[in-house]
Amino acid sequence: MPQLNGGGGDELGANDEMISFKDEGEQEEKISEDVSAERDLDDVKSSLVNESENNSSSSDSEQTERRSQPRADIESYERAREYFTEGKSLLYLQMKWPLLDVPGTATLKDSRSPTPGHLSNKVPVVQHAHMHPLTPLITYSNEHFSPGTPPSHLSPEILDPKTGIPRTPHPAELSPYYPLSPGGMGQIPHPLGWLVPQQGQHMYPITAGGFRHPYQALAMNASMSSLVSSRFSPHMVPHHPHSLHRTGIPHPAIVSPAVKQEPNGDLSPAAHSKSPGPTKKEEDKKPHIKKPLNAFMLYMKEMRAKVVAECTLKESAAINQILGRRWHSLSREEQAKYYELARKERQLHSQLYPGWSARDNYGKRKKRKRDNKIDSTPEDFSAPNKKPCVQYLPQEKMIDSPASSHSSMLDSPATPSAALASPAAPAPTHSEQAQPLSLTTKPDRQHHPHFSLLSKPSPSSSISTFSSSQPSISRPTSSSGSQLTPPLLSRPLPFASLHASLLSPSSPFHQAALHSHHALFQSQPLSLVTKSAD
DNA sequence: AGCCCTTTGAAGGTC
DNA sequence: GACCTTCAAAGGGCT
Repeated sequence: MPQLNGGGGDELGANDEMISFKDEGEQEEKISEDVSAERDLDDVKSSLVNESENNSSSSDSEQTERRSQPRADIESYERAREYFTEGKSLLYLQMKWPLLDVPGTATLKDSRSPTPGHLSNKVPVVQHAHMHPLTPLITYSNEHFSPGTPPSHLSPEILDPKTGIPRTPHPAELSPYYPLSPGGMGQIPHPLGWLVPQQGQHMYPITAGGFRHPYQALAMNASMSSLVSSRFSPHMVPHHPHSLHRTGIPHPAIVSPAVKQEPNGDLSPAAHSKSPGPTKKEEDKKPHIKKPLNAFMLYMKEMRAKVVAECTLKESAAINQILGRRWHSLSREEQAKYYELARKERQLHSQLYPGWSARDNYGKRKKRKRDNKIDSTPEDFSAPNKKPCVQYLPQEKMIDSPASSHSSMLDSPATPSAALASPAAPAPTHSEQAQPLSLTTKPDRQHHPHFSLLSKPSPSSSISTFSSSQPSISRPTSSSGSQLTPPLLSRPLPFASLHASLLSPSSPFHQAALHSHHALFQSQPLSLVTKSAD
C-alpha cells in the first residue's frame, strides 16, 4: 500500500485506503489518482494560503466585520462542514450548492437533496468510488504534515473567548501532534481546503461580488475569489439574500433558523453569552450551536451509509455498534485522519464561536433516562424484530453485493500498528495528551473478558480486544460511566445481521479468535458481546 | 412529536 | 486527577 508520506513518519498523509473497500489493485490505482489530484490541490492551496496570509494582516478590521456577521460565518461553516463530513456530497454538490439561497440547515439539506430520500446521506447513496469525502481536508502529503512547529505566521488566529482579541492558539488548540507545515493545510481551519476540493473542482459557490471567507484572518483574497469563481459560470453564482453569507455557506453547527433560531437575531454565541441577563424567552431563541463532531462522529457520518448499504440494518443503534467495532479496528493512521479532522473541526468551531461552550447546549436535549437502563432486564432473545443483514449471513455468498465482492466491504482494514507512535494523534486534549490516540477500547472494569450469556464483555473484551495489537486504553471518561451499568440493550439488536465480518477486524488472529466464538456470536444477541459486564 | 437506543470523543463540572 | 454528565449523528423503534 503506497503511502504518501515519504519517510517522515506516519504522518497524516496517508491515503484513504480505509475508505476504499476495493481490492488492493484498485486501491493502488485509486491512491495513485488521489496523489495526483492532491498535487494539483497542493499547488492551488499553496497559493491560496499565501494569499490568505497576506490578508491576515488586515484581520483586525475584518474581524470586527466578522463579528457583525455571525450568521454569515455560521452559514459558511455549516456548508463547509456539511461538505467535508458527508460523503454524499461530491456528486451533486457543485450543481446544487451554487443555487442554494436558503439559510437553514434543513433547507439546505433539502436543497441538496431534491429527493431527500434519494440523495440524503441517510440512504445508502452510491458514493464516489474514487473520492474520499474527507479528502478535501485530508490532503496530507508529507510536505503538508511534516512534523515540526508550524511557522508562527501560519498559526491560526483564535479569538480569545473573553476578550475577543486574537490570540496565539493554545497548545491544546494547536496540537503538537498535528504539526502544521507551511503551504499546505498549515492553517488547519483554513477553509480553502474545503473550497478547493478534489481535482480542482470547487465545491463552494462563490459570489460574483467576491468570496468572503468565514475567517477574516484566513480570508480569501480577490485573486482566489476569481480563481474559484471562474469555475462557475455566472448563472451558477447565486445572489445571496441578506440573510445568507456571501459565500452562501450555512453553518452545520446551527440548527435551522426556522426551527430554533431567532429570525433576525444575532446568532453569535459570543453575543449571547455577553448579553447581560438574557431572559428565558431570549434563551429559547438562542440558536443551537451544535458541538463540533469528534473523530468518531466524523467517521460514523462517513461510513454509516456504507454499512447501511451492506446491511439491511437500519437501526442506528445497531449500525453504530458496527461502526464502533470498525473504529477500533482502524489503524492508528486511519484513526488519526479522523482525529485530525475533528481537531480541525473544533478549531474552526472555536474560531467561529469564541464564546461558545459545550455547556451551552446542556439541556438542549432532554436528559436521558438512564435510570431505566439500570432496571432493564435482559432482552428477549427471541424477539422477532430481527433484521437479517443478508449480505453477511454466514452462508450467504456476498457476491451479490458489488461492494462485497472482493471481501466484506465492512471488513476492517485490520492493520493494527501497535508500535506506531503516530504524530497524527488526536489533539492533546485531556487524557489524550498522555495517550495521543486514545484508542478508546472500553475498559472492561472488573470482569475479564469472557463471553457469557449473562455478562457483557466489553468491546475490548470481546471483539475489539482481538485487535489489540493496539494498546487498549481505558476511556478516561465515561460517558460510559452510566452506560456501563446496564449490561444489555433494552432492545435486542438483530445480531443475525451482525456477522463477525461486520464487527471484527480481519487479521488472522482476529479471525481465529472469532472463529472460536463464532457459534456464540451467531446465537447471541449483539448486546451480549458488545457491552462490558459490570 | 419526541424520546430511546447505540457508538466514541470532547468538554465541562464535581469531588 | 479521577469520575461523571451531556452532547454531537443517525434513524428505526417506541410511547
